[in-house]
Amino acid sequence: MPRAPQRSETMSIARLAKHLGLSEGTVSRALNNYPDIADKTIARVRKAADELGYRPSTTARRLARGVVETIGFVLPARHGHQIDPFLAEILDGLATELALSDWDLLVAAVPEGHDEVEVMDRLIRSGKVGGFVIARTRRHDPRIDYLRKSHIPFVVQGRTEDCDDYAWLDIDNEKAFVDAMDHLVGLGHRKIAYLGGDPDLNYAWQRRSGYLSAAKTHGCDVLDGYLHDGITDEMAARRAVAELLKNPDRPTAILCVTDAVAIGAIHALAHAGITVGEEISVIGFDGLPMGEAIHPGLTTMSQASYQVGRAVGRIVVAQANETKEANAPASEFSQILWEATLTIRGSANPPAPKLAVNANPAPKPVTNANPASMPVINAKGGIS
Amino acid sequence: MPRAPQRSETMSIARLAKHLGLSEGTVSRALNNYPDIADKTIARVRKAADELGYRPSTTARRLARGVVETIGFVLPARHGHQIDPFLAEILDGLATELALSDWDLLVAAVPEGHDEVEVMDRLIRSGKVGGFVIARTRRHDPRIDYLRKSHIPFVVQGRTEDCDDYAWLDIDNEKAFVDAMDHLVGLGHRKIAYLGGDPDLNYAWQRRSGYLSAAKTHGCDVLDGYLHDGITDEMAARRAVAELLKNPDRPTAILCVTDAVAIGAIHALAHAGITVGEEISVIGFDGLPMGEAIHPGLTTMSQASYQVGRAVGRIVVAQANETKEANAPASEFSQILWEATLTIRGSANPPAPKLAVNANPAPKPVTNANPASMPVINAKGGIS
DNA sequence: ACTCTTTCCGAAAGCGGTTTCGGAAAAGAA
DNA sequence: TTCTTTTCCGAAACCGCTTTCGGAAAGAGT
Repeated sequence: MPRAPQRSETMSIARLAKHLGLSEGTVSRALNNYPDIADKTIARVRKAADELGYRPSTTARRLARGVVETIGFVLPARHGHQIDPFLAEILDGLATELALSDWDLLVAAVPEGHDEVEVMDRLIRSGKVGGFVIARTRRHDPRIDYLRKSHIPFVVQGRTEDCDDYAWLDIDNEKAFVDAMDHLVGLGHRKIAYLGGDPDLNYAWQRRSGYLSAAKTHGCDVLDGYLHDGITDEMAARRAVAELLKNPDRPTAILCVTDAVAIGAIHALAHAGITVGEEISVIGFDGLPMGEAIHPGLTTMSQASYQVGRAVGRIVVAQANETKEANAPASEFSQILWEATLTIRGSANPPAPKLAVNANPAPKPVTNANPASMPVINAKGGIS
Repeated sequence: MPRAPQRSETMSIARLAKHLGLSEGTVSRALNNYPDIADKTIARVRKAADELGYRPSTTARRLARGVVETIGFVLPARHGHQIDPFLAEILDGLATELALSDWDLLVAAVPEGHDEVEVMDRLIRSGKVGGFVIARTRRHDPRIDYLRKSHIPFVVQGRTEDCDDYAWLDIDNEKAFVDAMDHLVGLGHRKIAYLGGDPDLNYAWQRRSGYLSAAKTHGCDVLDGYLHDGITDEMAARRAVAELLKNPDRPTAILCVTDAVAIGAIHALAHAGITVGEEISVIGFDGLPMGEAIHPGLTTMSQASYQVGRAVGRIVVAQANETKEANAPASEFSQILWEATLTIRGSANPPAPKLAVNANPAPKPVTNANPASMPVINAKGGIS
């Protein structure tokens, strides 16, 4: 007769049952609050379980119940850079939210030579996860194509171009950049350049659109050489700034797709001997703490990434539960849009007067504003 | 007769076996390369498994094998601040390394009102993890006390005071701060102050020790008011700097326990109208990208956090495998010390000459150095 | 042709839980 | 007291995979 592999003497339901003089089934039902177990029995079982430090093996439970209360998160392959702080925050929020619902968070990296969809597929097929959260969406994202077919609950931080048949939570990037433009125009700027990111990434595309549409609204021409795409690192930012400075119609303000790019730009400007916040204004996006550390402080559109993570966690668990109850894929999806808020620091101010004589200085630049407040728009879903 | 809960029609070994006209046992052994299965059968099974997209359920496999190839990582409760970038990097490295060994990474947060040990205990008792990685060690760390008793493989990023009976990988913080002091002294500084962190955290303590011992070696008196502990945020850094500036024996250099503190200090100095890198030098520790973004660039001791994460991942998997083979807790532990490297930027230079007249300026400050190189010391373990 | 090995696969017992079903004991009704 | 209901618990069948064991078929030796 086959013998099971020797296993460390951990507390099992069998031992607990024997200890109590009950059957395993009864113990299990007691611990799961079945109505057909006497209250005092439940109490007795609970007590013993507590005392003996018993926790049901999630492995066995999963096998028996056929559900996996784990959501997966695949880290984007690092482009050599360090991990995106925005992602780290999301992860943190996600983890805390899942902890509250007693779900687990499985974080996976993409090994060299594989792609994200492959990794996700393995995770699903091997039954390691029961849901997904994905971030950093591309305008058209293969991961979402895959997940749509997989019948597994998932929530997207960000959107794709066609985004009506899945759950997402996004920052209103377009509006944020319209707001940023409004701010600059309000300060008196007309010649505003844009340093954009990889236009395949949806957020970059949306921000770009915001810039362009606001420029149109305000009648600010996007002059030749004002629009740069594909600025993904400091070096690219420097090169772009160099070009802008050579432009016969030098812009008075630069709007940047991210804080990282903005900081690169500020750097480049400083090297060129240009006083940021006076001769040229700069605005970023993210609200990274770094923006506070530099001089002048970076005026930026802040997003509450940790809260984004938490919300996304709540949504994915909710969706998984619905799916389970209805025993069918969800048909309604919560789709939520949050606004970014303008954090005003020193890097954006009214344009310098044309005349070199600094006779009447511009209104005193604001130095710091409260970055904490975070108005929230709940588009559809019931989740705040 | 009881009926199992309806389950989505996923490919199981039973279906695969039926499809092949083989028994489940045979299929299982074929897929696991048992020697008693004919080669051509193995090939046949493999092929069918591939074609049908079969992946064994890790849940069932875990239950049968009694091993959990998942390591847990508990995020330190956020003190309201954003997540430590150093940790994010470690996590990234850890995830990639685990992916290579086909292990999983379970990231858990600590819900309000609970502590880390509690969370770890639940993870172990419920069989969710088969190993742990912990970071941000305190001088005396309850997590390690707990893990020592738990007979579960674990690796520590950092150390505690008594650290000879478990595996760890640490940066040589003490030496790093001795090096930093050497550098400052080499530049001509004698009056060097120190802004330290929470001395309960082991790294902070070690760095503090490095500072003190180097000060002694070089005969730099640690004057009254030069040593500040518990500087954990920007505000504290500002206050400490304010005090230092009031000191009748104003220091010519400030050594800071982290880059974050250093940046706070630089800020405070700038506000006080003091030129960092000329009137006062500042050195940090971490090598955060932020240090490059500010002006002047932050001279700092860099650590390769991503690589730390990878190494720690390799170690924990290795240890888990040994434990499994030997069927006993490990008796030898890899204990590895890495060195931080000095990254020279503009914030630390020779002290300004005593006379206020800036007749003969100090040697031209270095602006930037290559932060990439990372010498590594392998203390004991076989892992590079 | 007849043992003696080898080679290769099927049978079956777990792993540690959950859930359905049936039935004994206790409680309520007549 | 006896017949119904309820209340409460035990028995047993899974969940999907692994692993031991035994034995049939095939190959080897003489």
